[in-house]
Amino acid sequence: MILSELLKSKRETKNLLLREVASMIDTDTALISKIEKGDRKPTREQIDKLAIALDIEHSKLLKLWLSEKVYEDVKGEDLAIEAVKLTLKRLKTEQE
Amino acid sequence: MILSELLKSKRETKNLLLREVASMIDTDTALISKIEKGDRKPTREQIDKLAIALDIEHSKLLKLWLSEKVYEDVKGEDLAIEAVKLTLKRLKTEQE
DNA sequence: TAGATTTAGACAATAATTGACAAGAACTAA
DNA sequence: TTAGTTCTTGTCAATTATTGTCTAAATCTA
Repeated sequence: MILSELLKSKRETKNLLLREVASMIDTDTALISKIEKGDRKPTREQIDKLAIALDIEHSKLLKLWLSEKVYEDVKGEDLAIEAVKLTLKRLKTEQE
Repeated sequence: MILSELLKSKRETKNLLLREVASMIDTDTALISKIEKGDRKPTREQIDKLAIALDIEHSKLLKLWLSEKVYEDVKGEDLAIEAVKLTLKRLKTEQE
């Protein structure tokens, strides 16, 4: 599940209007709409607030958000998978 | 091996001066110096030119470059590894 | 249709990145 | 040492990307 889809489905499950979520995030409906359509990426602060507003596990949302940042960096590249694997190796190494 | 290190060691192996590499990349020595110290990230175009100038396999350099972009996105995050793994899964899935 | 919700477009404000310059630091050779 | 060369650092304007907000149009609902 993609971030935007999760946000939209969660909002609908909770029967919230864009305007209600927007006010909790301190922005307007247009921005929330765009986020739900994937036209805009939420900022990290917005992720924090969205997790609360929509009652989503924060780490789940943050992971999705980070993952999509990564995805945007490499999508369409022939070397995408290899590059990501390399990063993973690096992260694992420095974890020790 | 990190991108900046590779670039510097390759240049030294080939006994090139910063000014020589700089001219091949169409920039000045300051920028090359910063790139070799990791203070600046090369642009994609610069990666292309650096591969030629330093006689490095282009895909190797590009992979490192992409990998470091990814790394910058997630470094320091508790969820870094998990997020990258998730991206990898997504990339593999859409590859099919 | 009227009223509400959602979406799309545009644009200024803000932030991030880049290239370039100049001056200083480090090194080398005589 | 000193002169000449190479490398590094700091700064800053220019470019580019991102963000928030406004307005109006589209879509939905009763």
